Amino acid sequence: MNEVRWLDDRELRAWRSLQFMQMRLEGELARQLAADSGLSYPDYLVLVALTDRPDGRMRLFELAEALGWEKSRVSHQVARMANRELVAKEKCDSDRRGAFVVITAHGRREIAAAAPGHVEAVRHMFVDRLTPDQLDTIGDAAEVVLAALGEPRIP
Amino acid sequence: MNEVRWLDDRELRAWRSLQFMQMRLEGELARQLAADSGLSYPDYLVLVALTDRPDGRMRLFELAEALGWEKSRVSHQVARMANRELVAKEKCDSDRRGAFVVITAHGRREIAAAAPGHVEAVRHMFVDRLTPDQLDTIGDAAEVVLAALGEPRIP
DNA sequence: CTAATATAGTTGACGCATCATCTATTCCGC
DNA sequence: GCGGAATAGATGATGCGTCAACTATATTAG
Repeated sequence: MNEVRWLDDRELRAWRSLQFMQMRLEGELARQLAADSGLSYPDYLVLVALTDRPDGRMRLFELAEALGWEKSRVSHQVARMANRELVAKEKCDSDRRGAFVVITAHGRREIAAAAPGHVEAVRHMFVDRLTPDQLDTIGDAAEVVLAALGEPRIP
Repeated sequence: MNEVRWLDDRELRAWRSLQFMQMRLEGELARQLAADSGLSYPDYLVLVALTDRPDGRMRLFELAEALGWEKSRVSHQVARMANRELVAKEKCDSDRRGAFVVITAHGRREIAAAAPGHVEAVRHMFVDRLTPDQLDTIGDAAEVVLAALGEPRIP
């Protein structure tokens, strides 16, 4: 049984400040969305994914993959959104286990109204605060970490 | 009313990959903690904050400040943890509105058992994947963003 | 073809996080 | 001192997210 390699100052600062930043950003974005529209942040992400498709329609498992969510989370979220008529569910003929989610006209109006304010907030709080080099380093680092997460443990 | 300045590729990649990474990391860390101990990630953070104090005791509002949580979140979390005897609540004599949270012996055993595995996971998934330069850039960027969040809107 | 297995999605329970609201106490200006 | 404002914390409702268990359909091995 080995010694624990605790984090040094540099490591701790990077880790803690990143965690803290992320918590604050998500909180502010959620608050801004709730104030300026009737959408939660998860609602927003689902509608963005759907509007990326020409027909505004996706299978639930595609949505799960696109957002990196668990299937059960998608199911619950879509059910809540369907109750509010932001999306509709449709049966799938080619695979009778499956279902489609389709954005409704109401959903399109909501996302169109919410998007500018959201992007502005992301700019104001995050993107415009950093240099292009910082943005690239962050993109690189995140992709490295994500690639490593795909690997099995014990490399 | 101005045009919306949408995000370009660099900005979108940094923002999306960071969001995605954070979601995956938090999920994995929570899963690892739940598997290797009886603690949730919020439990863990509270116990870490308490063990930073020599007497393992904090006012609720201090905990809120240290963790960047809302007071109501702290109140709910501490109540759940007190039910499980990870912490205890004590009245405060000098300010009769207030209360202390104190880590219990059981809480100390749990955090001592959970910490090595958690740190190991943070290393394996995040810290050890990045160069010192990347860690510094991330630390700098996060601090810039956090400082900006403190400012009032409309700069 | 059939049996085992894998995949798509649902459901209920539970912990987590926020909001709005509430009580109790302390602080501060006058 | 006193009255209003700020602060500490609790509480209930609601949406969010995970897990475990479940149904139903599709795929694949033999």
